[in-house]
Amino acid sequence: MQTKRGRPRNVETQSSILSAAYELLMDIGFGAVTVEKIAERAKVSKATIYKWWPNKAAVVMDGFLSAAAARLPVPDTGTVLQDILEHATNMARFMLRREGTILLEIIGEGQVDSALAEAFRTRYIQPRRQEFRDMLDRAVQRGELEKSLDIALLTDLLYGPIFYRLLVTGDPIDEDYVKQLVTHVFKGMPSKGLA
Amino acid sequence: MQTKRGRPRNVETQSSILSAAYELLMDIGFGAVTVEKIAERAKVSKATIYKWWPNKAAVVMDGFLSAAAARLPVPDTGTVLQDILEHATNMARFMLRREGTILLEIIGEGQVDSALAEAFRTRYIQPRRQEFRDMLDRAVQRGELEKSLDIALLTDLLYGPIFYRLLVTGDPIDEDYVKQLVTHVFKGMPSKGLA
Amino acid sequence: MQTKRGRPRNVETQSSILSAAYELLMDIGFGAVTVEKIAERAKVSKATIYKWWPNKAAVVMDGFLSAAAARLPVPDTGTVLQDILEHATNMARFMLRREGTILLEIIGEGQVDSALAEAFRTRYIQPRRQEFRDMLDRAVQRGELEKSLDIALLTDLLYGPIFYRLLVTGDPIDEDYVKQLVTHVFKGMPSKGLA
Amino acid sequence: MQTKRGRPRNVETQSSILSAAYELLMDIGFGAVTVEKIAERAKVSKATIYKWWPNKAAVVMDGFLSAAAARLPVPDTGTVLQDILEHATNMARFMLRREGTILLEIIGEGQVDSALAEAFRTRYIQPRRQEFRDMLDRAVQRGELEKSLDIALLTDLLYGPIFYRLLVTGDPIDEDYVKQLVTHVFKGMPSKGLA
DNA sequence: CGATAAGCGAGACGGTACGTCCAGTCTTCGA
DNA sequence: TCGAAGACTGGACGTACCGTCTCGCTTATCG
Repeated sequence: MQTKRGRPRNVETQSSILSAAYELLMDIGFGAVTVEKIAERAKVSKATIYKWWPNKAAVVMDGFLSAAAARLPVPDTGTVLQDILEHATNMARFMLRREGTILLEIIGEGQVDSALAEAFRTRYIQPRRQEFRDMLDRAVQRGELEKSLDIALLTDLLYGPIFYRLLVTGDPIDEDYVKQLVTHVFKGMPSKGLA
Repeated sequence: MQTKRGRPRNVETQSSILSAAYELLMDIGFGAVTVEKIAERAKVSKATIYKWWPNKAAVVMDGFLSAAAARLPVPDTGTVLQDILEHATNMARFMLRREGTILLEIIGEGQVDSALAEAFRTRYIQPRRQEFRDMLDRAVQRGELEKSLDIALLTDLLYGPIFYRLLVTGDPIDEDYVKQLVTHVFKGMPSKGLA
Repeated sequence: MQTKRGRPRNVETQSSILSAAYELLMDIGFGAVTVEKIAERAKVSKATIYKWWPNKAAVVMDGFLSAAAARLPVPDTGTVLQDILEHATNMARFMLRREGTILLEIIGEGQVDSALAEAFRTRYIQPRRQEFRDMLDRAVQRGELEKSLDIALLTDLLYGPIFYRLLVTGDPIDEDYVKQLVTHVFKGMPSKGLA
Repeated sequence: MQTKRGRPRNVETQSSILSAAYELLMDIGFGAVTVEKIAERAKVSKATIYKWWPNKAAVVMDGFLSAAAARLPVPDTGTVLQDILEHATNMARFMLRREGTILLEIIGEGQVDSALAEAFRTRYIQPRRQEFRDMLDRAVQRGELEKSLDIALLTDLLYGPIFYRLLVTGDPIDEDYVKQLVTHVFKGMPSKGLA
């Protein structure tokens, strides 16, 4: 068995690249970030970046995802509807902050870079949807919701309009809109304890 | 009133630029289109392109929009629900074709180029939404739908999930999904003659 | 015999082009003058300019030459040497002013545009040299200088170093230098009345 | 002490750029040389050229100067006057060849590009003048010329008229003219052994 | 007096080069 | 063997000007 030869990898290198990417993202936006700027800020060689990531989009996305800020708290008020509303409101609020804009830019880039899109879905979108599904599942287990619900569809109906406004129409999203949305989607739903 | 002075614009110039842009878009995709390539194919000077459009994205979008193909037939089956379903199915089908991909790429670019986003909304998104609203309005006038409906919200609920899947999750969209969506959104709706 | 048909040339047009060219020349320098700017300032169409001059350099040179400022007074002190000295000093002084710089730029452009060079020689250089020759001729007639002098060579010896410094070495030219020059060139010269 | 880091400059790159520039200069003349053409001929990226030179004029001048051809042999016949005459004749001959034309074009460009002018003076003009001065200095040391001579002025008197004719009047320069010039400038000069 | 011939302004257009910017790749040295 | 420094390619970007060209209008002279 062969021992590790040569100079060992500097653990800090990776993380300094990621934070540099994240900071730049926040400072100047996705479109203006360049690999060279990341390298410079991270005090790292461009080649090193390309050694670990296939292209610019990948590092930048990684940088973004590695910043914990991208995660939302999972509400647990005891009532599904309340949980859902709070969750949706949190998300909408988040999307309107700087981080949300970045998210949208990454999604935008994903329309042209399918590898990025794929990675972003696996690493960000799916986990977020899963959190939401888990919330609903818990409600089902608590008996607040019927088992027969098409959770995927409900998720689309909740997230869909929000992202649609953000990405496509540019219409504003305020708390009222979110409330309306949640009400409309979940109101007639076969559940117990919801008037 | 002032008559047109100066050498008149050669009508073919503009249109040949637009069709060149459109053809390239179809052939090689948004990301690979180049102003230089457009100029070459349209047998036009690059400078002429930049005289009428501020940047690549603008010409390309214009080229796309000017191709009539981007328009969907407005269904008129006599029943709202049927009309809606048909419309939504048409749209979904359209979005899965080459033209739809291009549309998504333009939306993607719009996340970084706000002028583009704005223009695209005004010239494409809003008219399309208007067509849909008109359809619902006609149903209201026919007495098929109640006046009290929040049409904007309903539109979001229909379009939203479709674009969400296309732009964000990448989940497939088939006729079943569209039917489910339409059913869910419009089923419990206060209307007459809908079971 | 055919009389002039058609609309007669507007005399002001020509001259406004020339003064516009001259003003621009003074304001922004030869390199920065463009036909479009001239047209704009002269409130004239670009095509009109190209109707009367073959290219940019030609108008600009014309503009410069038509401004009377480019002419030096011919001194007449009564003594050749004094006249020469004054003339040379005047010229040196002139060349160090804005107009001189322009002159140098035109000469510079002439290295690449032989039509310009030719025109400039005929219309500016030769007349100036002629003035100088005339001055010496008058001195010959007055008996101050010998007939046998090679006037062309003397002219080269006087003008040459000055233009050489201006165009080539960039060395400064002050009154002392000019005096030295004149002294050296004309001192040992077979003349009467010169110590 | 810091060793050179990073990938070392490919020596061939620089030199192939310079020779490409020189060849083009000879083939098509200063005005027609293009950075793109240089890049193409040198099989080098345009960006590489702009990395090492600020603009077209700079590369081209460098290309010219790096071609050893621009240097004249320093004559050493034993007699000053003879040396001077030979030197001046050499120079005049050189200036009438292709290389001379290029030199004039560079000087011309220098009228508008002062950085170029400055560089050209430092790297070409001054060294050439120094060679001439050295020649005269040697003559002074040999006792052929008096120490009191104003060498700078003499240089101007010799070079000046030649460049004046080349750059300004366009008058022809033949061996006779050069001989006349040398004779006139150096004839009455306080020297020993010159009739 | 109407036809005919310029003169001219406005401005579209082709063409060509400019200089800049970035993504990626590659090469060498030092740790 | 890792990684920093940094040279280099390739290719698009958007800009600037040149010179040419078409219009339509105006101003004259000629038949």
